[in-house]
Amino acid sequence: MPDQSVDGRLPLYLQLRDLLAAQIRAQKWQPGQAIPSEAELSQTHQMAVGTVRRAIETLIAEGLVERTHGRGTFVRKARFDNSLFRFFRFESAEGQPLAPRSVIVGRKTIEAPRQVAEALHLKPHARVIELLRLRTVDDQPVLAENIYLCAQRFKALADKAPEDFGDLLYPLYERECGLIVASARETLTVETVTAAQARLLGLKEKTPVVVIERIAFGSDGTPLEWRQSRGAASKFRYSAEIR
Amino acid sequence: MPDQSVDGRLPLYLQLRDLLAAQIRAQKWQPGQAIPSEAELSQTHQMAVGTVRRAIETLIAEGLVERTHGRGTFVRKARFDNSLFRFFRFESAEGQPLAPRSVIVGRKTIEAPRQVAEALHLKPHARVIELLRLRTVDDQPVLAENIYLCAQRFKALADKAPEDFGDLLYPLYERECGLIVASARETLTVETVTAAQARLLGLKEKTPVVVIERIAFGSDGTPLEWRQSRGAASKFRYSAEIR
DNA sequence: TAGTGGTCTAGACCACATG
DNA sequence: ATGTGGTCTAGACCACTAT
Repeated sequence: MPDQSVDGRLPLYLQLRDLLAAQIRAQKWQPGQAIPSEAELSQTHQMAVGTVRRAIETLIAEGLVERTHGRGTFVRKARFDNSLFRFFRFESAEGQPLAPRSVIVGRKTIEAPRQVAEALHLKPHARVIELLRLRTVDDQPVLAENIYLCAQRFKALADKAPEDFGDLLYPLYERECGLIVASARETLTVETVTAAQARLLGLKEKTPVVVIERIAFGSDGTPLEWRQSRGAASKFRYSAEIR
Repeated sequence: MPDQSVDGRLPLYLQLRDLLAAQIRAQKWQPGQAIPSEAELSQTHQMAVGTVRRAIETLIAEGLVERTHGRGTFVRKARFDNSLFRFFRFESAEGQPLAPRSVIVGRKTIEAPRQVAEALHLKPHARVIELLRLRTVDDQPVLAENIYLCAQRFKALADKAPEDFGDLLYPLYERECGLIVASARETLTVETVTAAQARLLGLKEKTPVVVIERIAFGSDGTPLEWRQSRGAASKFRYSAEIR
């Protein structure tokens, strides 16, 4: 009986890619665990190892697995919470990167604003948890964040004490709600800071801030979290290669 | 006699990649022209077609060539002048992208500022051409640019009438100076506009602007041009995927 | 030493683009 | 019809990691 979720008209290596991707999303192997070896997969799926290799190379390009030469092929852990900081430069005088800390400064359950409902694919009046969070480096406030989560899916967070959330939210989502953030899309813009945010960040009024708007997606592609992060534009730096 | 510029200790496919990359940089084939077919390369270099494929796939990943199924493998044309506008959103009310126009508003030959000399790998007191350029969309000024070029290499531009430069500089560099821009590195920051720039761009003083600092490299990797472009931060928008 | 991925070969056959 | 790249096979041998 042919496997569901796999299109038989596709090339073999893509069929295997889709199958493995589905199994990874279904948590058949935990992040960090090894998937079967090339030889094993070529046997169980009745295809040449070269074809298996190609499927796995595709998965690597998509960031789902990692390979190490004599060791094996492993499901990649999604751990990119700090990647936000690639847009800002926060380092000690010696150029050492500094570890950011987080404090939750507000939490309430509200009706989803239109923009949030759209981004999270929620019904117009669905309820969401709003978190206000301040991120600090070296005890200096550097980023103010507004975070929105579907109240239904994240109801474990409505009760838990915010002091126990820790510095990183994505591990918390996984621990408390069983939701794993696998990818995200960010959009950067610039605006001038509001009075409330200026107070939080210790900035003068009308200072320009960079706004990073992020939608975080689960491993099945559903939007889980919407957040806006604001930081002083003077601290902002981003580099890109083009060709 | 073994080929220079290729390391015999590397895997075969990487040796071929290096060889082809060197030949492309040396303009053995013009941009847009086809390189030899897989079969031909496998014959002339005495290796299996699978190995040739792998070399070419690497070149594709690096952006040096493009392939189309039944047609062949072609040297990629570097035509990314407009890519600067990927950081800004300039479109008509209907969402149509608008074609930018350029005006050279200043040109002089000066001693290279320290930062420019460093970026272009010039001696501390080398002379450079400084161009001031205004880019407009729909007759509205949107970007003010300071452009620096090594006076020696670009001396054809010191005399030519700036009205004849046209809207795009990189084709001009190629036509007048035989220099081809193949890649670039950009760094984005935010600052408040100076009085002179505010006048040029039609902005109020102290408006926040996004600064795009670009070093453009030739096909052999030498830095050719250094430029700073400034545009109103309110028009700035940039998106990125992360995982 | 056993098991893994990394390189390489020498084919076959298919799908696409062009004259 | 010809020539191109795209898929797939079934091996061989090498290099790295672990025990």
